[in-house]
Amino acid sequence: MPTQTVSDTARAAQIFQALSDETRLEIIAMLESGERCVCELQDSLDAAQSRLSFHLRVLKEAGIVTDRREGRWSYYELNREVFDDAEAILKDLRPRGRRGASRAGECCG
Amino acid sequence: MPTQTVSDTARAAQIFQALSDETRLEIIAMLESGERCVCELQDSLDAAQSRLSFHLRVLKEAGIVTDRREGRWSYYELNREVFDDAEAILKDLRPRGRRGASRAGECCG
DNA sequence: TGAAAATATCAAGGATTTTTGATACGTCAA
DNA sequence: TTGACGTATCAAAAATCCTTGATATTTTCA
Repeated sequence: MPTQTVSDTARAAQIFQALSDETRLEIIAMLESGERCVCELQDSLDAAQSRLSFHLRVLKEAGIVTDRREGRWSYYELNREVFDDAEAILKDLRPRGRRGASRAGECCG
Repeated sequence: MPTQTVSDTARAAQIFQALSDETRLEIIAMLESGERCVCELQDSLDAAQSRLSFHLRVLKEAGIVTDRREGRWSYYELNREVFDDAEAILKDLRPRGRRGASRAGECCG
């Protein structure tokens, strides 16, 4: 079995936290159609360079993007796997069974 | 057309932000099988009462749970719709087209 | 009526995240 | 080589989020 460094819950929280910022969601939107270099992102988003760099790092640390350096340019790309993970996590959080399955009366009696 | 109070991006960020905390994810896990009263949540999670109350409020404000009062008890329940929304948002963020569609060379020329 | 229970709210403090401006680093081209 | 460029990193300030303990509110029960 794989060593479980962080709990599934912690991993889920990390992914959602990375997705919880508007600037980062905009970055993701720009990467949807493929790899982009930082300078392009900078042009479209009007974000200070270090700010953009910060958000790209958050995304990278959460595994949402990968990066690649080519000469003096850096290219960022979405990591498909993490989207599968996120979808699975969401499915897991989803309410099960019939709507409004009441537990009233089973507690605090 | 509906008045768009907040952008879709802002709404997405709000949902993900609500999901970005381990305590809240645990609360959601406990609600998966149906409605629960606050006292039950409090027993299972070992969270101070006001802490639990705070997190329930965040979840409620993000539309992830609904609440219902009955006598002196409050019951919280997951809101299915928001999970559909979240799934749709994720689908939207997902990378499109073929893997590694490179844009290298199209910028920074 | 009065006390106790269940929950919400509030204010203060601590912790974490985000922004900003400065600086450092590798790469390229003159 | 030297200088400009693209990007990352750092430190400090600002903003936001979370926790804690105190208090308020509503409801129930003796």
